Amino acid sequence: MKRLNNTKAKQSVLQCFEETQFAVALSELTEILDGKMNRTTLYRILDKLEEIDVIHSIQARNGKKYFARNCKHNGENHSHLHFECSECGRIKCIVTPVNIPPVPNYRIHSSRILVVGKCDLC
Amino acid sequence: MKRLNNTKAKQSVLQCFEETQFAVALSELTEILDGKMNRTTLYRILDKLEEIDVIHSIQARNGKKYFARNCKHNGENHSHLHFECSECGRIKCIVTPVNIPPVPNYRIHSSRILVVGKCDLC
DNA sequence: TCATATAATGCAACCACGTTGCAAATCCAG
DNA sequence: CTGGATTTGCAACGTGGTTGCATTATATGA
Repeated sequence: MKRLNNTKAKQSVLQCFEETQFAVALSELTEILDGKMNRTTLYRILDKLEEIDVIHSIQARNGKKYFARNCKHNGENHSHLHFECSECGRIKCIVTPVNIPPVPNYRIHSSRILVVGKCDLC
Repeated sequence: MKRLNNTKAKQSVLQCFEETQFAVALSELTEILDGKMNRTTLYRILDKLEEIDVIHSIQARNGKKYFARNCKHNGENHSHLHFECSECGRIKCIVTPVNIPPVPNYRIHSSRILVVGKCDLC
């Protein structure tokens, strides 16, 4: 049967999300974890954590990938959006209901929303 | 002063958008234009066309970049969203009003919406 | 028409991100 | 403890993207 070990490497990755309320850039992760693990391992762990819904990923406008822990109240499809501050570049999850208009002839399963603007700190 | 020449290379790139109602993947562009121009040139042309609002780019869920011509009725900020079909993978612009809820303490300038589902052809 | 400044292109080199195959290490259950 | 599954490291490769520099093309004024 399939096992899923809770290794030191996974712990190290998860720790990176503890100290911030913002999404963490891949470049930050590679920098923080440099020396602690191989980059292939990092990619594999990120994939797995996303697969089992512990984290999710966001693409900023510039195409850079960010990661954030999922909400605790994980009744899944928590309607939420991502806010990217054009001043400081930080990205944050905002839990709020979003109303996507129906599109004729198209069946909608999910949506990804990136909102750009100015955050409360800037 | 700054000039903007309308070269053969730009024409070739723009032609790639003529025959389809869908967004065109970067990989398609490089394939179609292979031999016609250097890839550096392609990237520069795409940048420029986006800069002068002739095209815009979209990131699919897998991070791949797609490009699409802008609407004719270019009164700018045409409220629209992008639809990605999870069956065929094609991406299409949908012109429709979208209502983004206000976020307390955040000033919203623009938004990018990727909707995933099943398209009319699938 | 011609010269010249500016824009466009090609090319080589480089970087970040991501994947794959394989070998070595680690871990867990019986 | 030991065998089998999981995890990790490493090397190699591929795509996407950028930069500096040399070359070519183009528009415009003389």
